Amino acid sequence: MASDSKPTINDVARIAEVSKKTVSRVINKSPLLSEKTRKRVENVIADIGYVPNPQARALALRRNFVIAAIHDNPNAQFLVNVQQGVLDGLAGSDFNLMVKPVDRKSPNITEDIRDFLERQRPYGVVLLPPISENDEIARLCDDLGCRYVRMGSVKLDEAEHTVSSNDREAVREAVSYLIKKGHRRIALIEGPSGFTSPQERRAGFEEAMAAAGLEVDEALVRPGSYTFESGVSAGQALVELENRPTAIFACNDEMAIGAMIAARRSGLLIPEDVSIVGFDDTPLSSHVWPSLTTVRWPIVDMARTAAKKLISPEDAEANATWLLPSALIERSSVVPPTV
Amino acid sequence: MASDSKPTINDVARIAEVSKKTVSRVINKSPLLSEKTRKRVENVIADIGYVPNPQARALALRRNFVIAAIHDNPNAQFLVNVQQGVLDGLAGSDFNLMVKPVDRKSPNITEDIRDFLERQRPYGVVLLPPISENDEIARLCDDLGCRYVRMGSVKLDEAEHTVSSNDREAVREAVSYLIKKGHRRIALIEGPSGFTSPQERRAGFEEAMAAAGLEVDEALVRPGSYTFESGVSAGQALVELENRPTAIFACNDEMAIGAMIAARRSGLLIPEDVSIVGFDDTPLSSHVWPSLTTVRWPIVDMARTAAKKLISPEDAEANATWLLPSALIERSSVVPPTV
DNA sequence: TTGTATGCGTTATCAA
DNA sequence: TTGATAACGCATACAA
Repeated sequence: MASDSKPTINDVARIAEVSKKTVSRVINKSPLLSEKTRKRVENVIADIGYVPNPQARALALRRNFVIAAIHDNPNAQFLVNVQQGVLDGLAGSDFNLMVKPVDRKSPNITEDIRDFLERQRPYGVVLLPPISENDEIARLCDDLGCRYVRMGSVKLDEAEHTVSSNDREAVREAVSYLIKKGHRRIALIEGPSGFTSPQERRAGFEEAMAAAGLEVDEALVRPGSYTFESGVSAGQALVELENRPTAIFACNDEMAIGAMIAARRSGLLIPEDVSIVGFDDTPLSSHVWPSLTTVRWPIVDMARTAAKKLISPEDAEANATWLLPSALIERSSVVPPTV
Repeated sequence: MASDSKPTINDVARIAEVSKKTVSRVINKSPLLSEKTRKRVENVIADIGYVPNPQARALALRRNFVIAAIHDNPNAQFLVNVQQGVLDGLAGSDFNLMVKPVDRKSPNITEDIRDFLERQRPYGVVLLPPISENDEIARLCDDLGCRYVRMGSVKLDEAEHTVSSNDREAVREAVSYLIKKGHRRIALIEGPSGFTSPQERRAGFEEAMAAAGLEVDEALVRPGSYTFESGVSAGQALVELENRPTAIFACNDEMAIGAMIAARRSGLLIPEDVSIVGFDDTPLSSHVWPSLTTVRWPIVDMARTAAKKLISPEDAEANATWLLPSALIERSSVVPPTV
């Protein structure tokens, strides 16, 4: 019996009177083993409570059982959804999840990530938006021999390295829904510039308007930064307009709720005076009053798929599917215009 | 130059014409080394881009550079705050953060955690509430030789293994504040039973009432489960009372905001008709309208302290401090009663 | 100040 | 079907 430290493969081998390699074969379920020895070894393993040392395994196999999520995204619900999705995808495997936040504003983001990758050597990483849009970082992963999958709102890479939603189409659908309800003066609160998802969402907005033969009134397009506060400002500016919009599409839920608050502060009723649609389907959207009609972003599914791509590269199906569908969730923040 | 795999300590030793051990000394900043050899080795390291293999290090040192956060808490903002705090505490070290959610309702939670601990062998774990209150799991960590720190609302363990807030005192202060504003009929929306934090918060409520010579009216005490929905139900029940309260203290922000919504649905104005106080100081609390007066729970600080305890057991100061202060954040949801 | 030999716990090679 | 022996890449004890 070992003194006080954990039993090792040697202990098992000695007690079972076989070689280390045979024990190793049992652990790794090698097919070429007599049933008798297997049983004997398995009994010893159970007896002394042997568990293979993961660090030694990692060294010998030259691979870790760690998947890392790298992000520069401050949104809590988004992060937790991604984590849940990745863990779902990892369930049943030996892999675990590591989280690595990086500072978007830092000039040496790339060096920071390189450091992390070299120091930790995860088996694979999933890159969360918006940092997933950074090609340099994807190349870095490649150079370091680290598998990666990029999450985004468009196809950012080869199918093997991509999971994405189709934000443009989803927004087109949402805005068409507003138009079908009778809205003509529809405002847009944009996301931060420089990233893909806001661009795609704006494009979807424009496509829906164009398809209905409606002009996009630039006075009704306001900048935003995906934050609640920016939604308040944009919303306030919009409702103070002489010819104010009858509906607002905000590029995410936080801003939509900000706009809701701003409208109410100005004495407007929602949805009677202004209809509002968001994007994300965060829990918050069903918690506000009135509950928010929004686009469900399939973030958990995306993350699950990403994880599966990383750990089972032989799974052709997982590697082929890179697009996950969005859906419009109808709640109570939209009614036909009353004016 | 190595073929295509990463350079190892052997490559460095060969090129620098020293022994492996000397390279090892350079890496680990051993003081007994001639400046000349150190420089030479450092140059080679920089030249060929050598980075020590973390798995080999882990094996030789018999310790991983991984800290795990184990939780059964579904609240996104809470989780992200803890993660941020832990990462803060880990900053500058070689440690990284792994996340391990477990299913509270699962009967074999202990086995699940044991599996994780044995398979991953993290250097240490921080146990998040409410699972941190489970003594069996703390003992399990001990048995497996894994350092641990438990986060909670009271001192759950020896100082070395604890970081905690003082919920009771914080709530006492918050409710005293309501009393000082002139409120007498103060309602309480409780948290889920069976956990410590709701118990402590309720105790704080009762202490404040008692200190002011006020009776606790059981009709004004409503159960809740820390969810938005439970806040709505409780709030609704309270405002429909014939003799409704002039103020509500909810054991967390989500329920406070639920109660706010419920009150408004019943046509009441906030804070004019009902003052509301929450607990947590989530971002949400400053985003609702009116903004929510609440108790700031020092969760980031707690997590940072927990991480420091884990990775620097020699740091006497970190190990001694186990209590982090809360603070009342005054916003707009409280005014003196108008009735 | 530096080097040699050995250990850490596993898997891989190749022969038996 | 099994086993002896050598990796894997780094650290430590003990010499020199």
